[in-house]
Amino acid sequence: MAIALVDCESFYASCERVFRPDLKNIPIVVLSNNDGCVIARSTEAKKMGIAMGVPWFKVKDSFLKQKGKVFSSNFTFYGDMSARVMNILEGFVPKVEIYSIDEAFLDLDTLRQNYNLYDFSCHMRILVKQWTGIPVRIGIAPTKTLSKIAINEIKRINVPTYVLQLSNKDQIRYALANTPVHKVWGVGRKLNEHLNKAKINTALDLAEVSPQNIRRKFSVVLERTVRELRGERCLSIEDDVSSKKQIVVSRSFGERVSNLETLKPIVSNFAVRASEKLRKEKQKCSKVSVFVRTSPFNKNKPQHSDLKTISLLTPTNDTRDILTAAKKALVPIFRSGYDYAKAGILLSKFSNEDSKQFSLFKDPNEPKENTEFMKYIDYMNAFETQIYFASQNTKKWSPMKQNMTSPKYTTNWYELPKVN
DNA sequence: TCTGGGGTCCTAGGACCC
DNA sequence: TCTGGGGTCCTAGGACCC
Repeated sequence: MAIALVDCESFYASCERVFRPDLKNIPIVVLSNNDGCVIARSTEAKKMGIAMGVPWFKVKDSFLKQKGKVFSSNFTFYGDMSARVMNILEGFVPKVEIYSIDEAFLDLDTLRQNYNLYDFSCHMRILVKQWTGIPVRIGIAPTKTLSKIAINEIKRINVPTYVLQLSNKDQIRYALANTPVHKVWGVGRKLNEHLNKAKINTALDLAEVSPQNIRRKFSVVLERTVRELRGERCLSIEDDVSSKKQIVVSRSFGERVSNLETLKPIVSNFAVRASEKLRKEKQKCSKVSVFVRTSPFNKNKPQHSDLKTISLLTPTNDTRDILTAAKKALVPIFRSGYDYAKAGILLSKFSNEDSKQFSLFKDPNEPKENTEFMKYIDYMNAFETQIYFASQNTKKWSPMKQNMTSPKYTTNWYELPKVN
């Protein structure tokens, strides 16, 4: 019984390095939208003490002074590199759960019995590196939660170890004893506080509490974690790509927005983008929510945040319906006199695109949905946006700052790497 | 001056039913 | 004066994840 967790090392930073061999051994950080926070650091940058999620302006000067290299995020590129890595893994193991852009769980039970899992994983690691340039670590253990522990151990041991297998009780016990409880998968800030109060400080402490007690004092979620730490499999590998349950498009603004007329086209852009995603998922939604908020960091300015949800009479994925609903939700939550820093749209309550639910009370003035029409628009906009809705802001997608993006090396003809 | 974006799951409590 | 009990469904919000 074994699960492997494949984890790409400093994924975004490693991607940036693939086509820039000159950046070998150079500290790299990748920033969030608006170049706001540090969201990825190379090993060298971590050693410099750059924390995950730290605001860029706080570390900028010292990082650049030490010859660090900085990038704005280039998700098109990272997404493509991720797909390449996952593809290779799927070639090795029949059952793979792509858990995030840089992590995948592999069900090693689907392999032949006589495989040596450690050697097999080393082999996989070498080929992923050779074929994509991305370094990965692999943790092998009886459950998902323990495979996460294995990855943490690889990071903690801090000698060039890339594959770690936790198979017998002693190895597992040793690893658990070395893991602080807040590093356990599923234990966040709040739970950590409560657990510490109960004198549970390491993963081993947590594993030794009876699951029934944990369920009574905390929750079923944490009970599952405890069982998983004890080697009992509670979380299975989900390799069927189940459809999404909600779609969110939201952004912080590069400059604060304080009037409704500026905000409307921005929210319209979010709505258009969210509708595209929804059609790509082959789903329809019957709830459209819009939210706005000021900056929570700006303590001396008045704060406001609100969300409004519009329920639709019939499910839709027509951009025009969603635009109408978005406007209906935005107007009542907007208040003048506030400097808004972020807004977004959230689509939910999905149903299958093919099923039709008619409403007895459908407003005859509601725009008629027209799937063919939307298909043409999607087709024409596939390569580059050419058709806009009147309420959109066509100049800029959203008022966002981003100045240090690398080329889309692998997905755009005009940005392919050049060899001189 | 400057602080990300996109998800999932669970639970408590309200509305409603008989 | 005294005003039930048991159930379902939905939603908002919290906690967590990368």
